[in-house]
Amino acid sequence: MTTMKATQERAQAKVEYNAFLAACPSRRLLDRISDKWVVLILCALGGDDSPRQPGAAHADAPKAMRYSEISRLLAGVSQKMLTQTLRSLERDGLLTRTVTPTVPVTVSYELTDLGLSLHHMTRGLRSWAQTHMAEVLENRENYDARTS
Amino acid sequence: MTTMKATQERAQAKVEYNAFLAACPSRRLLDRISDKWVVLILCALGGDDSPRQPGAAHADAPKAMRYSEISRLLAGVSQKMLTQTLRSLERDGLLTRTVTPTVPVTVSYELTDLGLSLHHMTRGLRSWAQTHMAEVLENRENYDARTS
DNA sequence: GAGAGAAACTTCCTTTTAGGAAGTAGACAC
DNA sequence: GTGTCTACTTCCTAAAAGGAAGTTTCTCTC
Repeated sequence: MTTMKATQERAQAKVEYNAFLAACPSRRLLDRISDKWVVLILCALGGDDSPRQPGAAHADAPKAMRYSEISRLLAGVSQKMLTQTLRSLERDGLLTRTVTPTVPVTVSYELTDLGLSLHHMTRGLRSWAQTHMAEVLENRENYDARTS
Repeated sequence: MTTMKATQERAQAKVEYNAFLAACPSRRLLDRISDKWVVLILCALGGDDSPRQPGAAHADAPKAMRYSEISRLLAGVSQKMLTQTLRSLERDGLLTRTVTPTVPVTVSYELTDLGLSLHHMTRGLRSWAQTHMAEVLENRENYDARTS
């Protein structure tokens, strides 16, 4: 009972915010992009999985990949999540899904121009992670040592 | 029983991958970065919350913010998640947490240089979202119309 | 001096989400 | 006709997120 007013204000703010959120799709789109499987799939389809020097000029091959190829490359992903994420990316127009009726059906995925433009951003994230990883790990150790 | 071998291979691959994953912190770091609250907090502390023209030269003010300010700005976040995310960002050395023993204790958060460098990347994501939002929404509508 | 109030958290409980394992289709190879 | 392949779907359990209330320590009011 002590924080009645504060709680009420918080609830009020939430209602206002929810309305704002519903009206602000860019926030929601940002939520969708900030998903680890989305970023990893974009990296995979963008075509650089081996650690490469950032800044080096290399072709951004928007290579098409099969379902099983992606699955193998991002081996940590469950089939369910992979399918789910690929579908939502297709829905958003970031990649195309092509079914070839071969012996066992073949499905290939390829980045669209839109997907490729996003890939450029996520590739920045990726190279940031590679560049600053050591620093972050050191910070973590220091922090843990301080607080243990 | 039909997919015994395939399942075994998958399990095998998973074991190998998990070892790889444990040994490859950049993948894990990428997972951490690809978190919606991380991105939003970085945007907040970077100091541009109003929609601004991307590309316009404006100061990247790494302004310090209080807990309650951030909470208000990202009103959708629960207090628990905010505290949790801020702690982990502090642990990673992306921001500093300063406690000032005023009347009710005041805690302020500020991006470090490392955090600021990541902020530049996430700001790119943000502006991408704002730029291409309309296109994505259109794609979604088309997709839903096609598959309904 | 009893009570309210404020900031920044915790704690507890519920709901949503992700992950893992197994099942499905349909054509072919043996 | 049993096994195998790809690209899924379904089901169930485990982990994470969300919401609401409680906690602490001080100070100001009446």
